[in-house]
Amino acid sequence: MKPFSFGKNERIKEKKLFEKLYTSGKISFSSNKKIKAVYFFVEDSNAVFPKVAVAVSKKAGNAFWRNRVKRLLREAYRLNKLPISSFCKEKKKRLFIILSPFLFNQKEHKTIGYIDVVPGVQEILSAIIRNEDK
RNA sequence: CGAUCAAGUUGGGCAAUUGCUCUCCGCUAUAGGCGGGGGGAGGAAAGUCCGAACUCCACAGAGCAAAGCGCCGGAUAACGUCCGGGCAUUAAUUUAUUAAUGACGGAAAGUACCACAGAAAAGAUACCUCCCCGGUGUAAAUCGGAGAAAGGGUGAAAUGGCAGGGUAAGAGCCUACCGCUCUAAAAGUAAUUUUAGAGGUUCCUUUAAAGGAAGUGGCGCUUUAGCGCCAUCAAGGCAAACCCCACUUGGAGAAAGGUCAAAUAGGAAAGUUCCACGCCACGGCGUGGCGAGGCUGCUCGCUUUGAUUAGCUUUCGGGUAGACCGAUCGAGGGUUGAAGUAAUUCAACUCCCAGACAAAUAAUUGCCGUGGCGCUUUUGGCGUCAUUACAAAAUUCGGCUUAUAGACUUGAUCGUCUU
RNA sequence: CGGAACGUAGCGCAGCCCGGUAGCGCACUACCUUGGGGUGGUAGGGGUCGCAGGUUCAAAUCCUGUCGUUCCGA
Repeated sequence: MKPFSFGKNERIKEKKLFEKLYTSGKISFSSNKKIKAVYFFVEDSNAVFPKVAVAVSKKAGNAFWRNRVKRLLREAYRLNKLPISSFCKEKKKRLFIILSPFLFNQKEHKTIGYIDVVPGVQEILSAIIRNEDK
């Protein structure tokens, strides 16, 4: 596995998994309330890498803006996933995450860049590790 | 030269690293794996407003309903689109041209509506007024009768306009010009245009957009004179009110539709009910072996039992999850030539150019280009800042509509400077 | 991807079909009633009818375009 890849088997694609996450997952926010994450852990010694999805509400903006947010969130995860994947490897757990923007829409942030997103994602990923480690 | 507005064109390029997606080749050997080559958003991909392709369902034929469309001709697979022509409106000036815009058939087929004001809002009218006759009165005026609708007034709109004649006052009552209708000829495929000709009378009846008589004009018959037929100027607006006429349209949509098909439940069919042999009235019965249970510490032995509105096995059909197809080579793009005023069409050569499905085009950086500002300042060079708008395929095409930074082109308006 | 409805006063709605006056309830303001408040009564203010264009003498109403909101279909 390459260190910065983000292929199809690292994403959540099954509808049932989404339902399970939204009904029984834990929720955490970044400190500026811009980004929300829904996640839970499963004991599994075979598949060690986490699975991630990105979801944007239809009310946040138009199609162009939503696509842009999804790409930036994916990029942020891709470049910052090393600590969390190694954590999963140690604990022999499988992690599922859904990343979403929260209190973050097109009207207030018409043009957004990579820098607007990265700190929130880093913060959330480290928070997930901290909470599970306790 | 600058600013603003409107319309149109364009919607930066090359490279590196890390990633994503499709595809081809190779390796591993079947998994969303590894390596290499190649492709990878737009002018609107948007809104989903029209028209088609494609798919399934329905369908003898005709009509009605409903919806849409509407000057004429052409283009097209088709269109509410495009091109050309006509007409109308508006603007500008050159006053007959240019530009822009136009849901641009029918209001003498019928029904409805037209607030307020006004006599009257559409077959019937008369407030002020004009005029004549008669009565009263010195007169002003007023009453009764008859005529008129020119002028005033109301209104968005008042029953063709305008000028002259005419008259008691008026009136297409008469005349000229304009308008309108009809007929004929010419130009044009047609819409339409041009030219020529004709058409404005009086009276009567009557719940009345009618009818009759006379007159005038034309045509035909015929015998000078008559007979017959046709015409003899109003029709307010509104059809983006109902409607009439002409034309078009079967319905649903890729969540269309097709192929393969797990598990569970249910449906249909066949086989089987521990095995072998024998008997049989075909339901079973007997003997031996086999499995399971019981008696027992174990073996032998004895004994019970081997399920029938059911179970098991196999097959079939429908079909869910899921997978695959539909799916990207097409009314396709580019270049050149030909036809046509043009939309567009034809021919030759050439190219292959996204195909996902919780949904791929991203992040970071460099150079060039472009634009602004400053310095230097003839071409130019240097520094610095920005590289930004709108907005991302989802079956595919043809249009329409709307959104758009900067640059470029054209036009209009305003301002400044020079001549 | 396909389909439907709604935008009118601070809030909730009527008026639109069939065009001429924008109205109702709550809220708001003033006054009366009360010793004061509430209740009750009287009077009043407040609306570019989402936006733009068109038809018409006249548009919230008819037509076209556009913006926004909400809902439905696996």
